[in-house]
Amino acid sequence: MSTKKPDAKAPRKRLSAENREQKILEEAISFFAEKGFSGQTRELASRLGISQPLLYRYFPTKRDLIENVFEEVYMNRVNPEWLTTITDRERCLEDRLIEFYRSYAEATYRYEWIRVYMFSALMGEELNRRYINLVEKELLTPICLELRDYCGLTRDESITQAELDHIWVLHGGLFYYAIRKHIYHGRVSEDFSTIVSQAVAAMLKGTKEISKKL
Amino acid sequence: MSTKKPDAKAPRKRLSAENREQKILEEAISFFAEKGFSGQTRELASRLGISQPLLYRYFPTKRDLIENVFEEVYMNRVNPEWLTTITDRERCLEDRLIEFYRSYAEATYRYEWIRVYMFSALMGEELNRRYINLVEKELLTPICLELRDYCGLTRDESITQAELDHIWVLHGGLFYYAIRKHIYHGRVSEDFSTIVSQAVAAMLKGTKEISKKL
DNA sequence: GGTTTTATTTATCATCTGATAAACTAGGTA
DNA sequence: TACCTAGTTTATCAGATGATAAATAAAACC
Repeated sequence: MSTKKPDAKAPRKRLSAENREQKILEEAISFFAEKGFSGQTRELASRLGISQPLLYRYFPTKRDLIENVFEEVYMNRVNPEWLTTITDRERCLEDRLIEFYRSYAEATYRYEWIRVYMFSALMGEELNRRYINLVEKELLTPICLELRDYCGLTRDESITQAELDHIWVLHGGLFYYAIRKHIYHGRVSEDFSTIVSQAVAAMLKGTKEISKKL
Repeated sequence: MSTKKPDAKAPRKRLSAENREQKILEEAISFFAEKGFSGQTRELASRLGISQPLLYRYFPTKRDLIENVFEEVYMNRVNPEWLTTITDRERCLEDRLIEFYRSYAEATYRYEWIRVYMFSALMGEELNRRYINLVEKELLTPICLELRDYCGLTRDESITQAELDHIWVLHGGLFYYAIRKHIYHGRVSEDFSTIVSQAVAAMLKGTKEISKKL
């Protein structure tokens, strides 16, 4: 079933360097997402229907290939529109957050992304920590500021770690949906939109409620 | 720095089979938690200050050792008191959930546990899925039932996936704290207790609020 | 059509890695 | 003290694995 030759004679195809590199990278993402980065070059080559040394023509080392996978997965993942959505005070915060999380999920809650992300995090990759800092600075801190406004607070101090941690519970809770789906392979409802609406609505109303006491 | 002999002559120690096996298992948990299960037996042995073949006297194969790590980490982790706490209607639900999550976190939000858990999940280990099912059945479903009561709903139908998914957002959101701490190595506030109180309080009040509309 | 270019393969290396067998020795026992 | 048991090490194997060099052949060029 998975033999390289559907026919006795494999009509060996040649691709341009550019196309081949592209194909290798694509398959590498899918392969490493499934197997982790200790997956072997021979198996990757076999999936591509090419010989193992050919990989080394396009990527000098395995680590090199892996770093290209990281780049492909991590880069261009922070959509500048998200900040616009979050901070648009013409709309109510609930709608903004719902729209943001639906869009964020569409961009990142994918099998390849989630798994490469988690594998790289477990490896202690620097890129992962940079991404976390980016999320905290560019997305969660703005959300915290909007949340203060929503709760009627008018502090001038900068956002505290405690405030960030509170919004991380929502952020992580939604992200956990993707973990359950793509890493645990557990039962999840297909209707993620509704999960977002309810989680966001509950968080906002609940947070406003408890902020009265402070 | 990492030479096996602090002195020229290593005063080779002998332990009873029982003690040695125990030591190996302990170090294996710590080692695999850090490196993942593709970590090599030679390095593990080196950390233990023993020769690599000695591992095989106590654990016939590497897979065998790994399965013992799983067992040690996954087993006896579901405290029957948790269900008691959750379902004790003498107390208000907020207090119950706060107590439960503090206790749950103490038992599972540990470096070794979190990382072994995530590595095994990424490997697609059966044990992981069984654990998830256990959590859903023994903890989250009861919480959902209490939540219905809290919101003044008196349905008789069994808990829906949507209800589970809603409580998974809280559960996962809190778990994500441990992921941020032990996998991302990100900044987290040390005061997890407060995070729990606020997240639980906000979830309850918010959920009650939105349940009115349904 | 013949020549050049370059994508691709075959053959192979050096090292790593899980695992085995035999030799060794610390500590208990007669 | 001599012996025996069993915990431990040394030596080693076989297959896996990242990587390299030379050979091959499909496409491009003149």
